[in-house]
Amino acid sequence: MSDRHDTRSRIQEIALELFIEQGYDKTSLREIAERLGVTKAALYYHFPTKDDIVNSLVEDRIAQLHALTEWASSQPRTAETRRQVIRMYAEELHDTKAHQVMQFFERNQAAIKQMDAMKRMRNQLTELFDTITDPNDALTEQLKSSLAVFAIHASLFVFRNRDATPEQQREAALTVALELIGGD
Amino acid sequence: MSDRHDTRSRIQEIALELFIEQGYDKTSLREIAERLGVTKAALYYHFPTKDDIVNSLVEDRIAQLHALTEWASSQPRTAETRRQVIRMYAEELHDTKAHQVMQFFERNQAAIKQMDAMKRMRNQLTELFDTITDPNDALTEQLKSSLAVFAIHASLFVFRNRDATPEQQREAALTVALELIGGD
DNA sequence: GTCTATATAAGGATAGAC
DNA sequence: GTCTATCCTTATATAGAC
Repeated sequence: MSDRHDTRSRIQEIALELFIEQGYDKTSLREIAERLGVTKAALYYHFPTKDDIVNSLVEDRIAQLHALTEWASSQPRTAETRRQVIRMYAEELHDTKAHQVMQFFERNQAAIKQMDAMKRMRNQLTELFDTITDPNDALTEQLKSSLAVFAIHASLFVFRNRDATPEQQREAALTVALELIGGD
Repeated sequence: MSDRHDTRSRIQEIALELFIEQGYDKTSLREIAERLGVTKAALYYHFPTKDDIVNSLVEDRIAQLHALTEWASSQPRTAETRRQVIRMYAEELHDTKAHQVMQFFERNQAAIKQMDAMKRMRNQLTELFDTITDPNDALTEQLKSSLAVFAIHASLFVFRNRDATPEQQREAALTVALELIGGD
């Protein structure tokens, strides 16, 4: 297990934060280096290019989604399996890092469209979606399955300025998501 | 009524397209000018800064959302009003330009976060949301109201690679949205 | 593993002629 | 309304010392 505060990890942390707040393109390596207290050149020891920082960020999340997809595929295609996938997906998003990575993707779609990391993330999400949707279902049912996942994400920004606690928000999101996925 | 193909309008068209495909920051004024067949300097006659292109793009859409919000506010706060707002919102998104502008916002959230256009769009969307949600409702109901709007947007990318026609997709999205807004 | 120094390119923006 | 020419700033990335 590597030290969580070695330089490489801290570059990832700082970069992710800035990419979310200011956007990928507006965040320069100089700025990342400054926050870290090193020079630009030091970054290049850890990452060959700026894009590689993104690639490294996405690795864990892709692997996590891949594992969830594999599990779903190994289960019988029942309503209960779909419900379980939603529960696990929501559970994973409690983790700050996973949550941040998804936010990064949401907010920088156009900026990273051409990058390899984006293609891989897209493919992985499509695969996961395919485990909880049935091509033979009505379009409305297919859309609802996708919205179930959106519901989990949406809870993160829909409830701004509300006095509900994060736990209540998550619970509401999960309730709605399970309702959308159907099969109760 | 101004000529739809004067230079100013064409700058807006080309810029919007490129901003969606490559991202706001990765699209240079040189590139826009080249596609248009003029020089960079010519653009500065029509728009003082790059940001102003975005501002101009957003004007129409903000006004449209503002009008919808005003209408909603003038109606009784009933379920039928909410349903009608969703229908009108969906109807507006059939228009290519409105659709493109929303796509631009979705894909460039981080890139334009600090810009005035983003703040105004956010505020306007919040105001509209407030007309179809009730703070006294359960969190789940509030979330569903928001998801109703998402459903309209989602239909644009959820149904990739399906053999449903755009009309069928729109119809399915509207059905789901109306279901989510409730009050039937 | 981090530094200084620098190469190289591209960006947004302006001045002033036509 | 569009051009040429140019300014100024910043960016990614590299070379080579320590």
